[in-house]
Amino acid sequence: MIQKIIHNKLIEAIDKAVQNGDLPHFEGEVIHQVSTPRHEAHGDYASNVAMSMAKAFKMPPKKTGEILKAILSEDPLFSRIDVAGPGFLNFFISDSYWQGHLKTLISDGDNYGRCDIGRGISVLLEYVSANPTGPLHVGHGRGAAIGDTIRRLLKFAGFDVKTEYYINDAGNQMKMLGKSVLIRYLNACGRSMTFPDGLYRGDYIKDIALKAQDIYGDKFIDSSTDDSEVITIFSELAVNEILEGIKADLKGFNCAFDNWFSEKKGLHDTGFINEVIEDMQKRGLVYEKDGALWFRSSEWGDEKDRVVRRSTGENTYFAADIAYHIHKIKRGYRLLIDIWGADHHGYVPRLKGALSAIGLKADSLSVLLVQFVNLLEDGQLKGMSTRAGEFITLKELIDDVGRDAARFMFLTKRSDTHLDFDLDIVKKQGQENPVYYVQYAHARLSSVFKKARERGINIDDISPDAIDCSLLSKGEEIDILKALEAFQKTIEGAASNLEPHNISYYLTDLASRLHSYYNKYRFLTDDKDLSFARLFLAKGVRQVIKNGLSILGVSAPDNM
RNA sequence: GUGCCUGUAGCUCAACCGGAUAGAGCGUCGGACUACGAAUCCGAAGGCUGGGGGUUCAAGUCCCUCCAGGCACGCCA
Repeated sequence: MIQKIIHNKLIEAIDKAVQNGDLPHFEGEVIHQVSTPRHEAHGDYASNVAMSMAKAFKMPPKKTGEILKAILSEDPLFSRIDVAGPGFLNFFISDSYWQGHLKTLISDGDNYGRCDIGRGISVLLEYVSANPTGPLHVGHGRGAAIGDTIRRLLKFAGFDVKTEYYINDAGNQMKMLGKSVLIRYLNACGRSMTFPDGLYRGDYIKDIALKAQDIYGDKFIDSSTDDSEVITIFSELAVNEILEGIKADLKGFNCAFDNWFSEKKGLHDTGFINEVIEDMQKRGLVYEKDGALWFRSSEWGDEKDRVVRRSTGENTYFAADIAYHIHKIKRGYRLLIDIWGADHHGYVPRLKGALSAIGLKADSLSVLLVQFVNLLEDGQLKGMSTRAGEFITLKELIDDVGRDAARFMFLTKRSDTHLDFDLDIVKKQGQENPVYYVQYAHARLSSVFKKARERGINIDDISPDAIDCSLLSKGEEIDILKALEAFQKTIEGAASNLEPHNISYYLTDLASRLHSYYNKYRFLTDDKDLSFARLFLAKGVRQVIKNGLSILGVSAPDNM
């Protein structure tokens, strides 16, 4: 990557200057950044080394800059170096570097942009994990798109990633779910029942009730709505039905999961939660008060202490959550990433506190909070309450706007900002959605290659050695080559900061350069060598768009 | 009341962990198809980065303080 090359050359130049006596000996590391300036006049890259090291060198930044410039100017990598502004070193890279990089890109192909910042570290990425009490809605879709993209991104960046869905199939909500279905079932059997507040009243409950009727006939027609055994039967049926739907929806949204972890089977039935609580007792991390067991979370960064076992003897959800994360670590994962709805943000300090208390490193868990989606229709805010049954499901959304458009839409915003998803705009102006803009660039290039083949040129049959990339010397061509090189940095940045939206922005920018170029120049010209070179450039662009879209889980069509 | 997130062009959002003159898309206005796909391109207008203070060579970015919106504050899950 070019930034690293510049960095290394700068370090060498400083060493050389110190040896020459032009710069004084100094203690410590060279601290600086190689950044890309906003303005072209400031070069391709800039370093602030002369300013950040001004104290160490005991020298005005401009003077340091001139010394380093004199040394580095001999290097053919740079076509020009300026000392500018308060002391920036502005580097202008020779065209030949960019032109040469295109061949690297093409030979890397689908692997172009891969890096190894993950160094094979095992990561467990948990995402969606919506309660199995109803179908996934639009809000879950955002978490799903972000989570799955992070999965692809981290794999691309060298992490060993597994994904998991945590099924909250224990606790009070299961009773409520079972009861909701039971009442609808009794209704369907002809008994007139009132439907109490607080239960799940969506239409999908009625569908499950009909299914129950298919299976059991009127076997439970005389059941009381307080019969816990019957409620359990109905809740298990409901969870299975709902979970099947969730799995199908996620698959249809291109989201892959390696494991579906049942809270009930994995933590409760095995007694693992109790083991964890006992362990915490042994370590003196919990105490008894008012008949309940409290974790000393206030000593670990939380506002106050929290109950892990109620006076009734039941474990809290918090206890299950602690146990679950310990379970993940025990399975051998070094890094845990959770993607949560932002409404759970209050849980982050207490869960991290619990893990620290047990002796895990604080940074072994990172929680990515995804803010709510405001769904707008006819300019009106639509509610998304599962309980009230008023929501647009993820499936409906995908059927409406398409998988690619929905995913891309979710991935154009930073996850911690509120997102307005205006159905009217996405539906009506579907063709102006940025995803089409990027996909169109891909399809257009595929079309160019098809045209070229009709004229007897198959770019894949031509050896890269036969292509003279120095013919790509127009300003727009160099700019595109630079953008292609920057893909690597984009991937690294997006992966290390867990910010997949940067890839969407990058792709939109690259597509924009391509479209602009396309309208101004021709790939197929009368000059054979020039045509080859430009087709090679086109091939590079198409490859990067394809690689980028593939990380977003969006298709790269050859025609549309 | 306490804590967390957010506040950037008319709207939706960027800005590479502090860099130089804050950028895109949509929308508005005006242009470009007898040549590789007009789902495209070119141009114009649009800003005291919510207000005020501070930190330093340098602040949309860090600190303090107000203002506004969202969310969370249970022996619920």
